[in-house]
This record gives sequence, C-alpha cells and structure tokens, in this order.
Amino acid sequence: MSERRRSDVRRKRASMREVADLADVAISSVSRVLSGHPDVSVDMRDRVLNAVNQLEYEPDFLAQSLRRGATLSVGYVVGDISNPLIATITSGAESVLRSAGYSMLLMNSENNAELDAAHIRFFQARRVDGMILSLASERRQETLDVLDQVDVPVIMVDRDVDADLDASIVRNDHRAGMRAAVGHLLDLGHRRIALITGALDLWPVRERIAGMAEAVEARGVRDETTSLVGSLSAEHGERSTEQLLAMEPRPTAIIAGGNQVLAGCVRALQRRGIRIPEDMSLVTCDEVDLSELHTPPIASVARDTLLIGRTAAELLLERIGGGEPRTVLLPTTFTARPSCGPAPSGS
Amino acid sequence: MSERRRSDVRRKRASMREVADLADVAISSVSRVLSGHPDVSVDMRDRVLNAVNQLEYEPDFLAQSLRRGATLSVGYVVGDISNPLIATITSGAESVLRSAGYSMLLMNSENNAELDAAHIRFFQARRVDGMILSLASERRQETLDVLDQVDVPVIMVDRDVDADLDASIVRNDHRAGMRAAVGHLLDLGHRRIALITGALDLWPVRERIAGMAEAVEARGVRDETTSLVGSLSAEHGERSTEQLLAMEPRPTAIIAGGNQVLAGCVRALQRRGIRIPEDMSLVTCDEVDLSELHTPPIASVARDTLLIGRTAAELLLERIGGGEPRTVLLPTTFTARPSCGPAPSGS
DNA sequence: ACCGTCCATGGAACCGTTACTGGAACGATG
DNA sequence: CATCGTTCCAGTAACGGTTCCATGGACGGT
Repeated sequence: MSERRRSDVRRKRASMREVADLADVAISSVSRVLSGHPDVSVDMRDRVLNAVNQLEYEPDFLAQSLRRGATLSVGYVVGDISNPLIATITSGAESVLRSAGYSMLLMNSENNAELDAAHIRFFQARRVDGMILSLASERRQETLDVLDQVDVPVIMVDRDVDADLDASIVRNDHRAGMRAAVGHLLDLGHRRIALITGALDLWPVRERIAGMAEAVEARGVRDETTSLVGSLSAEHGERSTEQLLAMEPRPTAIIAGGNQVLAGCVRALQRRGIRIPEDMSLVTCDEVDLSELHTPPIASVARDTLLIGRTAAELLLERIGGGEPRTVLLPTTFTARPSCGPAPSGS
Repeated sequence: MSERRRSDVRRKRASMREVADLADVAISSVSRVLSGHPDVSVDMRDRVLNAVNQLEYEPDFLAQSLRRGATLSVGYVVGDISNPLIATITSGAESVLRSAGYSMLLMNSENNAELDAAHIRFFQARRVDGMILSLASERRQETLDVLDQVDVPVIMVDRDVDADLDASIVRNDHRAGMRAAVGHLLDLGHRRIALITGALDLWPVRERIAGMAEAVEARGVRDETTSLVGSLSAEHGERSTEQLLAMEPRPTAIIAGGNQVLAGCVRALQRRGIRIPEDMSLVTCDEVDLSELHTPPIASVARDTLLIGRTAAELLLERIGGGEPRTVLLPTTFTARPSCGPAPSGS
C-alpha cells in the first residue's frame, strides 16, 4: 500500500495546445480561461479546467515571459554570499521578493570588481525585471558603463555610485554609528584609535572613516587616529592587528571594520595574549554571534541587516511598479560592551 | 570631460531581426554566425558582426531557452540562507554552477516544510535544468509527491529521502564525526553526555544520534546519554541548556548539534556562570568563528562546507550531462579543543 | 558539355504563450 | 424586418530566437 511508484510513464509536460485539443476549444480560449479574462462562458471554463487537471497542465513560465515581456525575476549580485551579514541581507530581500511572486537570481562576485560588470550584463541578457546590486567596487569604469546601458530598475545596497544613474539606494548610516563608537572611546580616554577597514571604493568604508574624523573633531582633541585600509577580510584583520601591536606608541583601541576583520583581529590579539579591555579596547562593526558571546562581549556598531535586504527589495518592487527612484538611509547604532575600558593611564 | 551622459536616447534593445536587416542578410544567417556554425563565409561573418556591434545586439536568453529547451538555470532551495553554514554551501555551489554557465535561482524555505513543495513546483514551471535541494523535512508526503513529478535532475544535500527518486545525493559523514567526538568525551571520563539537536526528519540529526549511540556501545559502557530533539535554533539551544543544567544529576558534557544551537547554548552557560570545561565540557557541530575564538576554544565536529556545495553542483552538472545519479559521502572530522576537559571527579 | 558534390545562404516551421481582430449567434430595439 | 449591441469564441500574428530544408552557384571529374 505504502509502495508508491513514480508516475507510470513520465509523459513530458502538456502544452496549451494539448489542453485545447482535449477540451476541443481554441488555444486562445484556454489562455483566456487561465488568465481570468471576462469573456468566458461557464461551460467553456469547465471544459478547459477539466482538461487542465486531466493533463496536469502547468503553463510554461518561459513562454509567458517571452510573450509578456516580464520575467518576474530579479538579479542579485553580492560580493560574498558566505559572509553571514550578506547572507542575512539576502534572506530579507529574498523573502520580500518571493512573496511578491518574484524569484531571485543569485550571483557571487567573489568581491572581484571585474565580475560585477559581467554579472550585470548577464542579467540583462536574462531579461530580469530588475537588479539589486552590492558592487565589489563603486569606482570601476567598466561597471559604470555597463550600468548605464541597463534598461531595468536598479537598486544599490550600501553603495554610493558616482554617476547619474537613476537607481534607488538603500544605505546604513555608518557614519553616525562610527561617530558614536569613537565618541565612546574618546570618553574613555582613548586617543590612539585604529580602524581596520576595507578599500576606499566602498561607501561604507569612506563613511566610517569620516565618522571617526567627525567624532574626533567634535571633541576638539588632536587627531591621533589611524586607518588601515585594505580589504574586509580576516587576513587583513589579522595582519593589521599585528602591525598595530608593533607600533610605538601602540594604539589603545582597535575598531574592526567588519565581521571578517574582527575574526582576524581577535585571533591575533589572542595569539599575542593581549587582554581585552585592559591592554586593548575593541569595537566591531556589524553584530555576529562572536561579538556578543566573546569573553568579554565586544562593543559593536550594528544595523538591522534583515531590514536592509527587505528595504532593497521593496524599493525594487516600487520601481518596477513605476515609482520614482529614491534613497533610504537606515539607522546604525552603537552598543557599548565590556570590550571597551578606560585607556591605560600610562599612555 | 568627466561628465558622462547616459546613452543619448535609450533605444530599446535590438533584436536579431534588426541585425539581419542592417547586415542585409537572412535572420537565420545571423543566428549561424552567432552560434559558430561552420557554414559561414568570411564576408558574411564580418557583415553580421559589424551590425551586431553597431546595434549593441545581445541575444535574448529567454527566446533561446524557449527554442532550445534548456534554460541554463538551476533551482536551489535551502532552509535558511542567513545561516552561515548554508551560505557557505551556497557559495560553493554557486561558483561551480556559474563557471559552467548556469545561474542559480535561490529560494528560502524558511525551514518550513510546506514551502519545499511549493518551491519545487515553482522551479518546475520555471523550467530549470535541475535542482539542488536541502529540504526542510525529508518526510513530508506532499514534498515527495511533487518530487516524483519532477522531470529534471535533482540533487539532495545532506538528506536521505526515503523514496525511489533517482536523485544524486551528497552528504557528510556526521555519524563518524559524532562517534569521534563522543569517544573523546568518554575517554575523558564523561558518561552523562547530552546532545541538543534538531528534528528527526532530518538525516544529519538521526546520524548524529546514531553516532553517539555507536560510540557508547563501542566502549561498552552504560548508556547515560540524552538527546534533546527540537529544532536547530538558538532558542532550542538556550532552552535545552537550561533544562540540562536543572537536571539532577546534571550532564557533564553538552554537544550542540549546530551553529545556531551553539549560540543559544553558550548564552545560557554564560548567564548561569558555568565554567568551561571545569563545570561543563562543550562540543559543537559545525565550525564557526565563535567555536575557534571562544574562550576557551570549543571542540567541534566539522566538515568542509564549501566542498559540499561544490560537490552538489558537480553532481548536478554530471546528471545534466547525462550521467547516472550517485551518492557521495564527504568526511566529517572531530577536532578536540580545550572546551573538553576531564569529567568532574565527584560525578 | 554534363553531372554530382559541396558550401553558403534564404525561407519557413517551430518553441509555448498572449493579445488583437473579426465574426457568429442572440436578444433587444426602432 | 432591418439594425444594433452584447457576449463568446476561433484564428492568427507576434515575442526572439534555432534549426531543418531547399536552392543555387562554384567547382571538379569525366
């Protein structure tokens, strides 16, 4: 009884033609029934629906897309989907898109700026109805050129493209978050504060650096901060931390500019036996399990990643629906935690 | 000078028809040139390619797919893309698929078994060339029924579907990993070992429980282990840990059955001020930043997540290319770390 | 000079839909 | 009874390509 056999002979899927033949109506009538057109008699509807059930007919999305000129799919480019933050953003976007009937074409650019352009071109050819992009670099000319040719709505996530593209943008207020974090450190007496961060062709990186500068300026103290610009990777985090520890005088606080950077940073600090916060205060950008559950818990500049994804998707749907492009700035907040202590008095 | 204007008038994309007209050749010749057909004269090729460049023509993937009967796209269903482990698997699969010219349609099932079936049906209508599935539940009849109707290759990731589907499968040897972990704990003198894990309709969960039982049996000691079956979530991890701490006598070692579970587990242990490993030994399944960088570092049963994703994609390409379905078992290894100490002597 | 081959090309059918056009059947109206 | 709307449906042309088939010219062999 419980023995289920796969459908006897796997007949290939039925087409509208076959449904029409079986119901003995014109193919156009089948289409009308299925798309809810008003000019349909009860008798006809029944005949068609019967045939549809009998043949287990399901319309071909491909053919529909070709004919209708809309694919109900959107292209999504990210730098590294394995990054939990990006993955969460993706999750937010996917859920909004999915409930609107759209599906998401995912492409990883491996943080490689050359792939950005290729992916965008590819999506064009796939005739997606829109794109959500988190570019690997905002400043690569090739990408901007390709973007200029795109004829569907584009949404940028946490980027500031310097071109007159009519794209919607959703961003976090990294500057404010960083201002608060650095302010907190300054209040604790820190002056030599180091930020380990990514490359300058990313908007969040520039904003964080600017936020740090603003905080220093607001306090009216001498600027003794350092920015180690590199990539948002664990390797850069680890190397930079080593470098900072070797400095003389050494910084008294480190801000990790991203979750990967944090991992490298913590690794290096542990290896050197640096105590937190006695020997070094630590702040991270972007909340992860590690920041909260580390001993001691690590202060963080956090943002609602699910929200940024959802917002990106909503902005896209808005534009697909004919709305004008717009920019949304989402909050970024600093949470103080025991990883920040008073600056060593001898310093 | 640096002022770039977007292409004067955004003419809508050219079709093959227009290319043919401009080059003054038949539409079929354009197709031949572009698809690298041998019967093409040099003159013809030049004329066509010129027109193509002039019009910035790019073939329409949709139309090609419809005609050729292949979409070069694959459907991918996961339970929760925001889980870093799944995100890494995704990354591995995406990169292999992408370099083979395929693109990935991502759908999140939110660990909701009802969505599994809906997504599979959806992909079917989208005419994907194959699917990679990490089902929310292996035992839901509706899903199995739908799966039975699928007429493209299917790859299962870390699942064991109990039906005669000719799907390829890639799995990790969770059983062996767990055997090693529990063996290690037993060697340290632990007997009351608790495993906090997900629901039994997931293959990895069943395997881990089996692995634990095997290790106990192999040592020939009395089985004093506990399995707390629930979901692979932080909430379940936290609640279960509380529950375990309240037991009398209390377990001396906890194994967190997943990265989310671990987070909840550590949170509860920290709140109760339980020292690791003095008061409680801890092991986790699946490596994350937290496990390595926790104080003390947490022993883990780990696997190569990138590899499992890559393998899934390769198995799919293999099947799309006409190969037979097969099952691959990837290794899972235990790494001892300071979170495991000798069992308290008083116990 | 004739014929068979081969190459290059154009024409047309087709993939599975949607949407437009036109006409049949019918009842209502002048 | 002619005219006019409705309502419902069939036929057909797209959508943008690929591929099979037919054609015609060039060429080599006899």
